[in-house]
Amino acid sequence: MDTLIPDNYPAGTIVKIGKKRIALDGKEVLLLHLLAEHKFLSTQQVAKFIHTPTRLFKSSVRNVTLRLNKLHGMNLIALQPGRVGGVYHGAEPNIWHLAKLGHDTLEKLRRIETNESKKPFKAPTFTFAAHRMAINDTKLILKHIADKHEQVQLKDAVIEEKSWRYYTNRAGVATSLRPDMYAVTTRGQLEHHWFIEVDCNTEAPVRIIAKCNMYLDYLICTQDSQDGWCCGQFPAVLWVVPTIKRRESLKRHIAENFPDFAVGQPFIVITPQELPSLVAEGKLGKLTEVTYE
DNA sequence: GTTCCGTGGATCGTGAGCCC
DNA sequence: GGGCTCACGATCCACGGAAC
Repeated sequence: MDTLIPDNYPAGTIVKIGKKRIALDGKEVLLLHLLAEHKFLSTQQVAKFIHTPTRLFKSSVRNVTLRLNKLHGMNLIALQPGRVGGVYHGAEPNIWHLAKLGHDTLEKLRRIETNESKKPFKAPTFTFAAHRMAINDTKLILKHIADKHEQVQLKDAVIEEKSWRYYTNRAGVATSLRPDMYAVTTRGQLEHHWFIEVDCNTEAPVRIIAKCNMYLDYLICTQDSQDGWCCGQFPAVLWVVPTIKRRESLKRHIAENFPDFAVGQPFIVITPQELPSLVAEGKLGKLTEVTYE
């Protein structure tokens, strides 16, 4: 299930897990799917996925808070431990993830729909939770841009395994390209394909450059003489970085290592505040605060 | 009439930052 | 070091409107 929220929520359902009888309405099933796909979500992030511009965001937050607490009480979801109190200003947000019972419930529903065998439950590891949440935030910004701008549509936004590409590299070795996210947006008649890497200022520049080389390798190896680059469209490789300082650093390293490429072709380095103007207007460098009120 | 949902306002719990 | 203020997210309560 993709989290570009469908107009028709999944239907409510009753699932039996062992001796437990679990009754869920459509929105609660949707919340479980959201957490299954995104692994870690704060209450605010869940609200942003559910939020529509026709209501107040504060109301969306209250709504999902009630439902998340209900699911928590049913042991379907769990909170990341040790999050009470924060290292920044004020209390840190609740970080939710799917519990084993929630996983089993979704698996049961999936088996009913597809007859596929059950996937085992993997307990979440919190090592990469911050990076995962940053990826989720980027996806939310794309959703928000599409909500705010009539001329923009978010046609696709997939993360993790769904965004990975398998190909044969220039050395003839079968390999894979693993972006953080792959998205397709449209602006009027224009369609844009994005490979997105969300940077948390934790990777050494040399690793960024190595990743850029992988993208070049992939683009060259998948170039089709009739269709052009992969997907028939020239994709941009978007590095979303947390600060302007980091942006300038990565841009400098990329320019030094790939002097033959013009700025933004195919590597673009931006902060999240620049994403709206890039996607909605095709402009680089314009800062826009993403607000939900 | 009852229930559900959205809303506004107030309050609580927490750590960071500032000042003495 | 201790107290105070501030910022922030979460939560509670009451109210009104729509749907059943």
